[in-house]
Amino acid sequence: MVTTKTELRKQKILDTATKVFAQRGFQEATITEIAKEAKVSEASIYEYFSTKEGLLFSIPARSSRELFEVMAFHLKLIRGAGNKLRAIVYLLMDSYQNHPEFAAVLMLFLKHNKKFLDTSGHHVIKEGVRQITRVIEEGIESGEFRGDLNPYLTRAMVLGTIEHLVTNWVMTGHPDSLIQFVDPLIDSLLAGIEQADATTK
Amino acid sequence: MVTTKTELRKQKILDTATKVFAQRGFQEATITEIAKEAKVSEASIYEYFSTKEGLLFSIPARSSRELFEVMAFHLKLIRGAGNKLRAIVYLLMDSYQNHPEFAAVLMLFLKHNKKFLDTSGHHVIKEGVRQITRVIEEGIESGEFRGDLNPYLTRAMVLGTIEHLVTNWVMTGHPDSLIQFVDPLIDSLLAGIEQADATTK
Amino acid sequence: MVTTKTELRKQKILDTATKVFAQRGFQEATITEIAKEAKVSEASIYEYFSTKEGLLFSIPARSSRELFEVMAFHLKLIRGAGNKLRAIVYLLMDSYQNHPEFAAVLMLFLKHNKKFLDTSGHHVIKEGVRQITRVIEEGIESGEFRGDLNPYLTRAMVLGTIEHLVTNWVMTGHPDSLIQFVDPLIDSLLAGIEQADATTK
Amino acid sequence: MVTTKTELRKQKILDTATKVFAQRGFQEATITEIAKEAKVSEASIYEYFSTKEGLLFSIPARSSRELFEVMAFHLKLIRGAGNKLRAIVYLLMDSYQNHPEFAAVLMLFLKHNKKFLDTSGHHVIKEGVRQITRVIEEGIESGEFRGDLNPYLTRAMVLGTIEHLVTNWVMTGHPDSLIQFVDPLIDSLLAGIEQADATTK
DNA sequence: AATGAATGAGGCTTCATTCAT
DNA sequence: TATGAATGAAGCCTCATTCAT
Repeated sequence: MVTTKTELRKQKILDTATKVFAQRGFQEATITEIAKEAKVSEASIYEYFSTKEGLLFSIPARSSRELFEVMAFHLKLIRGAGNKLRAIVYLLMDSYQNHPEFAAVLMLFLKHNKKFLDTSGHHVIKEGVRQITRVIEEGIESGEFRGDLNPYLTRAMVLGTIEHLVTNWVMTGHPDSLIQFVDPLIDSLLAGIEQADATTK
Repeated sequence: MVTTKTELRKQKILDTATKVFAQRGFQEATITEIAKEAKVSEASIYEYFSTKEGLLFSIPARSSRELFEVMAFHLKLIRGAGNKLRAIVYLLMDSYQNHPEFAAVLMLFLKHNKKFLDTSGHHVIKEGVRQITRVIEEGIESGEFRGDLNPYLTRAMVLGTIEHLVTNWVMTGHPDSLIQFVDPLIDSLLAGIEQADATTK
Repeated sequence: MVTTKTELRKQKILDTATKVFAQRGFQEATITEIAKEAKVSEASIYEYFSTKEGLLFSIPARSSRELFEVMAFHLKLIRGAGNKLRAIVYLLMDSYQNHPEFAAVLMLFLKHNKKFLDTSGHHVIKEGVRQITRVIEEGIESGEFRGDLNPYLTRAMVLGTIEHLVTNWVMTGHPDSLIQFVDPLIDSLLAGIEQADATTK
Repeated sequence: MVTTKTELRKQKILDTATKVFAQRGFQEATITEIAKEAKVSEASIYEYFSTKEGLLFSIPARSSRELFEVMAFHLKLIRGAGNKLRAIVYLLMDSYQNHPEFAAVLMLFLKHNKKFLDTSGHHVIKEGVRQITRVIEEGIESGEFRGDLNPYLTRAMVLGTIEHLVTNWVMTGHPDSLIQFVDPLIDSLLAGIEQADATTK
């Protein structure tokens, strides 16, 4: 992990942008504002990022990659699709909880943005999401999950619920903990998708 | 249902705005464009709506009220929390499927907008969502649903999954049917939240 | 003095306009505002006045004519240019004091407006001002005033001082009486400000 | 007197604005027009001035400060309140005569503008006017002026007359000299307009 | 004679972005 | 590489004014 001076400047800009976007909204935030807060000239921002939107789209790449690397690592250690799913939910919720500004940018300005779909930042996320799909498919194949499950739909349940909870959480100024939802959420999810006669985790 | 000339004009503007916002995005769309498409002067738009954002926020009021009225009507006719939940999911998905542009505006530009929260349009939606909560609480009280369910979390599962599916659907240009997901979705949901020994719906 | 219904409407509009212009400023005031306050439709205002500026320019005609008629009447009764000048100053100040909103419109929006110069309303004022010039010229001819006086300049002193005082008065929300200045003002005008026995300037 | 490039640009804009406002009127003038004439982009104007009205209000600061500095300097050199008053009148009239466009902006668009009162530009003027008051008070104290003079009223006579003359001058396209009025004006102010031996009213 | 509803016309203002240094 | 200064481009919005009723 080489961190040249340049690399540090870039990351400083990204972090500041995350913060400013989260606080003020993407449209409402201005480059001037970000530059001032990051103690960098406006022109410097354009040294690193092609446009304001490009800056926004660059925000998730790094944290997402790191998150999904950790996720991949954990999934290797865990046995059982149910347990893996619990780990996934936990890791995601924990990550959002610890990076509320990043969560806000992701939930409020990136998901729902069609242009983001064609972005390398989105590619990283898609890759990560594939891990979830794979766990679900494994669960179905192994018989741990119901055989008639639609993997896409099941993943939608997992991600949709998380997104809904996190979005509410960031929009209301995150008054209470996200983590508290992990266990009951997993319970409901698994009860719904596991084989009725499964001996369970 | 009195529909004065004025009322018709207003609705025409709302419908056009929905369409233009859905196609071009809120920021990208211009008042000029909407005015031209609605065959109305720009100034006329401002006769009815105070600002471009005000116009956006006025879009859901009517359709949402109608949808939730229909929902309330149906829920009265149906017995059983599980069956009611199926009706809810069906009505929502069916409505989005039949009004893809409205669905797009709602999913991409309204939910996730903090300012929308203070809006009368959002109030209508909040009222409607309360119906869902009530059904879940009824199910828990009647013993049809598991007693340890968290109603907020359960509602988050229902709405989150729907939102996720609909958002994907509008962002990808809605290639296939939404309705197809209703039954498997309800199956998974109910299997997860119903009492294990419930004799079923 | 025929006052048809129409004439009453017109006067109502003029009075309301005077009030609104005085309170909010000419540019800041809107026709809508005046119409609402006068309990008249916007279109009705345009029945009587060609434009917003035309409305403004129509304000002084009547009151000015009345004021200068009174002035002419009084001047006939009074002997001596000095006494006449006192009457003039008194009448003007008294009139402004009793019609502060009219005074505001006159001082803030009419004088200093080049377009107003070509107006019949301004014509009335010009006629009235001529009376003042005539009194000054009479005073010079009769030997009551200094023979080397420049009548234009002298009139400028009288009017300029009054305008300055009234302008200050309307701009500060007219806290105190205008009339108090009449006597000292006349004294200074007639006698000058230096000590009679001063050996020099 | 440091004059950076930026400072020059700013002054260029102010000078152009003065000219354009004087020729076309404040409302009638457009930012586009000023920008074009000053060979500067519209956006550049907003780099230096927050709003069109802010631009207007910024016009008098510098020239007024300079004028009042010169005035203060002269007043120190001159003995006698009467002579000082003559100097004041001369300096003001001379300054307006030499800067007719500035005079127009000041007389037609700034004095009489309530919002201008809260401005730093107006503050400078208020400070300057205080010098005049002081001279009058000195004259009274020293016995050179009548002991019963009201200083505020006397100042109003001086300023009011000047303002009236200058306003007329700018509104009529300044056909003739302003300076010609200085001596007779001062004479009348100091000596009054009645014959010294008049038997009086 | 009176009006409510509709609009034409255009100005101010804002930023993302660039460029000369 | 870094920046302060400059601007191009365009959109929102406001009203005075008109017109059909």
